[in-house]
Amino acid sequence: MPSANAVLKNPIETPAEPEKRVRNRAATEQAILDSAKRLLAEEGFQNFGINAVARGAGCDKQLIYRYYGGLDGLVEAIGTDLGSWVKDRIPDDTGGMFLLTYGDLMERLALLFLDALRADPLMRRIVAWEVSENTEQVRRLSEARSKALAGWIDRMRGSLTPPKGIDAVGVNAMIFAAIQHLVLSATVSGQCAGLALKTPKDWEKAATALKRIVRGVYG
Amino acid sequence: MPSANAVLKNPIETPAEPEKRVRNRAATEQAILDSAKRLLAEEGFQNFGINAVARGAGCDKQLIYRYYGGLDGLVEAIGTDLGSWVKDRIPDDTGGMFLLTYGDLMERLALLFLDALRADPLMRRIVAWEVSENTEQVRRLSEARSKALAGWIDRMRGSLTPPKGIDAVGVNAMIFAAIQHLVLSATVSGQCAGLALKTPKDWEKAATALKRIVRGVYG
DNA sequence: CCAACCTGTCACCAGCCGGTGAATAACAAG
DNA sequence: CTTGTTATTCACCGGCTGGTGACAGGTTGG
Repeated sequence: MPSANAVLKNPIETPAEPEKRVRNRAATEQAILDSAKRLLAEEGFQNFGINAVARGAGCDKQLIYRYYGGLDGLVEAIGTDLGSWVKDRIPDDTGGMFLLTYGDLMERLALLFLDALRADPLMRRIVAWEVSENTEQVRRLSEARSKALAGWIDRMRGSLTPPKGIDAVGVNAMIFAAIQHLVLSATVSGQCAGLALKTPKDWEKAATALKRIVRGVYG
Repeated sequence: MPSANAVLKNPIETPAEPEKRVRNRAATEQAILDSAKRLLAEEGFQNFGINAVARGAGCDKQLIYRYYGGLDGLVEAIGTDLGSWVKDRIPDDTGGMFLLTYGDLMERLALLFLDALRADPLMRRIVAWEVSENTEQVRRLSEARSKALAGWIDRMRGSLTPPKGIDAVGVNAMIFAAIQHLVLSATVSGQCAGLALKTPKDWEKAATALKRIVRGVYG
């Protein structure tokens, strides 16, 4: 029965034209990286795996091992991108405002960060990942993210210094923590601790509350 | 070869005494529920599944289907427990303090919640789960949690009302969001946005910052 | 004693996962 | 045309997952 094999190989009908995939390593690497970012942003870290990334990139998973040394390397590559990612998404200037006081600065930083996080699914997923798992993968990603963020804040800070007698590190950690959890919770459930977060108006109220908190501390 | 079967059934040696498992449905149900809570608290929601729970409970997974109707029902049972869970872990009284102002109240609530969350791995995992996934399971769990929490706050509030002109819902959402993210981040990485959160002294600083924020808004 | 019921166990399924060794197809140089 | 290199795919493995049907073993009631 030599014909049986042939049937398995190609079941008559249209020759199927296997898409004439070009041989281009750089493009493939990019496709893999894009697939990984897209998958992570859209589906979250739960179903994030070698097989899914390969499927999304339309190539064999073997290539991920070859080009990135496995999922870990791929995640690291995502982390490397994160620096520029932040720079692209959050304005680096003062937006034409004069930031006279530390309070002015922190209010602006808080609002910018809030909007940036709301607009960036990938970053949100990474933040959620960070508080859910403690693997080497996540730790590296987390480090890259916090570094990028710290750099941004430092660039914006200029020569402004916090008021004396206030533990700015502690207070700012609280403020950024609040923003992150607020946005994550809103993304998942449309609300946070009883505060609705769906309409633009809802978000205005949140922004107002945020400003109130910043100003309450820094004046 | 009828002996081969017998060998597979019992390889001679000690009769092994299969532990004389008692037949007690109530106890088994409890064992399953305990296993589920323990597993969720210790391992997180990532590896939380029927097989793992059954292994932890030392029984067959079939019983989880029988008694709880599957994982969903089991999660729901955890949620049902959550009300009493909260009551057991967070003091319901004022701790002998007189809460004169709304600011007094919120400061106390914030600090109590911070400590309670720090001390409760299960609750932390649930919070992390809430911001990571949006399935029916998690939604129900989340609802149970927020209800228990809202009830607690309401009991503590008594007749105190927030100052006029302040959106207490918004501000409080921020405060509780900050606490939750701070504790989650600390649990995973020992820090949050550059603020170290390991030693008791670190946590004192965090508490001070938290108080400063609350007082900044509510006086 | 037998029958019905309840608790618990076991064996098995299909499906997906991460991971690996070998084959294949396109291209470049000789 | 041949040879070698590189990009890409394929076939397969063991292991784990959720899910189900059949069966064994006590317990109860007639």
